[in-house]
Amino acid sequence: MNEDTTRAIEIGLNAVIVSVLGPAPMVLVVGSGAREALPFGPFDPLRHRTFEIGLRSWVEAQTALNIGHVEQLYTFGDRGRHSQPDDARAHVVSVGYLALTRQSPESEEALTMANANWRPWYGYFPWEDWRDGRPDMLDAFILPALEQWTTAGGPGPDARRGQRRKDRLRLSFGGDGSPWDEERVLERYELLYEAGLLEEARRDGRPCVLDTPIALGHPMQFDHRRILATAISRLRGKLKYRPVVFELMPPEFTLTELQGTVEAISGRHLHKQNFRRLVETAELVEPTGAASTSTGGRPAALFRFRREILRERPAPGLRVGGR
Amino acid sequence: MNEDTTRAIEIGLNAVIVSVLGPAPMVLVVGSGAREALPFGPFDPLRHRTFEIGLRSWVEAQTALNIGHVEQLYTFGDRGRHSQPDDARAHVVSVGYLALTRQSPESEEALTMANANWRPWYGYFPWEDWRDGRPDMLDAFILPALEQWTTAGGPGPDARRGQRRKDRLRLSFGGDGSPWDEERVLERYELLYEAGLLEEARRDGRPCVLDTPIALGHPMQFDHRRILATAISRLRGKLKYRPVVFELMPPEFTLTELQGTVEAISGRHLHKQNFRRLVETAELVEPTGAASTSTGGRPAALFRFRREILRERPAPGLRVGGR
DNA sequence: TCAAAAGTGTTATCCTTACACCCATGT
DNA sequence: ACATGGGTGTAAGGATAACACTTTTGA
Repeated sequence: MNEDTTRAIEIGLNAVIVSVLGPAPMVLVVGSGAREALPFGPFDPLRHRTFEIGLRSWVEAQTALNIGHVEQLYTFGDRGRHSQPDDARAHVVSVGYLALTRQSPESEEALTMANANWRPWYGYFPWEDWRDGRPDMLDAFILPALEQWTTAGGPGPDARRGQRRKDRLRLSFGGDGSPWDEERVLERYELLYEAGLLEEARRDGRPCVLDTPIALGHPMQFDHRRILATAISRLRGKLKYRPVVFELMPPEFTLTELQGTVEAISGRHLHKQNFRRLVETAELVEPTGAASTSTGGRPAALFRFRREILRERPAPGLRVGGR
Repeated sequence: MNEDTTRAIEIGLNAVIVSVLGPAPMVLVVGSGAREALPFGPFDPLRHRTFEIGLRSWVEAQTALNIGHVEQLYTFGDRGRHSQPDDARAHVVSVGYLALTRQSPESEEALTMANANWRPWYGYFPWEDWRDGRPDMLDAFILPALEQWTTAGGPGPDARRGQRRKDRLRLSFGGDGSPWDEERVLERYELLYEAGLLEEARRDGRPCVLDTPIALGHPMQFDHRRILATAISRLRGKLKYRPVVFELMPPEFTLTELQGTVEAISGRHLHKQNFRRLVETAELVEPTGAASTSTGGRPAALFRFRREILRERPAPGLRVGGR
């Protein structure tokens, strides 16, 4: 129980690097087409004392991005599931990280050199964007296919399994009294994977419930879309109790821009007045005095993040409600 | 950015195995005295497909415990800080796990064989137990020593550092308008470590602010007390949105026993009526019909966990309030 | 003057917190 | 009868969610 013999394994760091551009939350990917993957870097314990230092080191060297908030997501040691069956990297353990940043013109060249690109994250998870209401694809494709998955096998010995699937479906995708919870991105992804509705599932040799297979959203290499799902879940949750949005904002911004960024991440439309009151009573921002050159209507007052709040309040986040 | 070269490292799994006995939350440790450590097991990717399977395998084999809920805490890759300076295991990455279980007479023998023992976790964190009110040691030793730490260096160039320390102190230990947040176990531990008030800090060669050094709480080997702090933080938080308490309860229990377990973990005293209403409106339990042979007063009704709730509600936890 | 976006005041509702009191049993 | 712990009803306060309306600019 206290022995020290362990087997040699390799450690890799996967980074979900997020920024928001206008209304689109973006993630940095390398490669293109069906070969898109999250940026990946080795961890060398001799050169870097901690994972986070190692991560910052190679990310900043290769992308010229200024990484703000960084947090560990999860460590994946899976063989088999969510990876190629005969994966040469089977003994690579990957530690997933979430990093928040802002796009800067200076980093453009470095990104091109590294064959890295910003991609809207809802390209990978189109069913997660509820800003313009419930996505049509849910009722048109996803839910029917998942219903079919819960009843596959029919009555008899498979009935209990079907009931469990129905329960999981209701909890993760809502309906039947259960609400849609925007934080359950990972659970929804895993359900879709198990039902064989994702390209990753087909690739891993899993059966599909449908006669004419559909592949939802843009796929990624290895289990990277799952790591991205983990990151979105975590970020959507964290928004509510830590002021992490500001890592994605420029130094000065209007309240509408701030709301737009929160909406981009949470995938929900927010109630304007309530959002403003929330920001105000939380004392998260202060006016700079200046106003933005209006983009159409009345000019908006500019605000900046009140860093002092970090020292004043215990959990300063934006517990955004609905609509 | 997409290269595959990684350095060979070893992976170990550290388990924080928790149970509650009467009013005492317990953690399983191996060794004794200043050499106490968390149970540790190697991860062999050839034998086990995932970390969790590997963990369950060696824990159940060696302790004969039935492990219920298991969750990954954090992956530590640190060299230096929080570990021996010339640590022979410098290239061991340890993945921390939290596991919940109940003590069973059958596992006693296996535990003895493995030199493992249940220890009350507040022995390692005496300042975290607020069930009988604010612990005296906070005002008697801890806060004065930490105040001194914030002013060490006096005015001048060290003043800004002192201000940052003051802010961290207020946020993690409360006071000055900030409340005590029982979930900030890890932050408090790290502050005490940095101030040199823990045996682990002395061992790592860190200076102490006090002339007569004090060492708070019982120490552990390596950075294991830090991992335990992570586990307590996580568990105290999780209690509020997932019905994990029941993993620590026998199949039938009284509401007072349930409250006692929640109090043991959260380290707070709870308001009886409100706790009961909370449990009732959350529909987390159902009466068995039987009553316990009273331990003094009126016999208490026995309840069991309503497993169905897992399928009914999205986030069935006990969002316990104060007092 | 009209479109477009900024910005505000007020109310209904629920959830949290706290109060104080009654009940059933063993000694 | 009384000590001990089990069990309950109800009201005050605060946070949340929703309502509709006014203001300032550019075209």
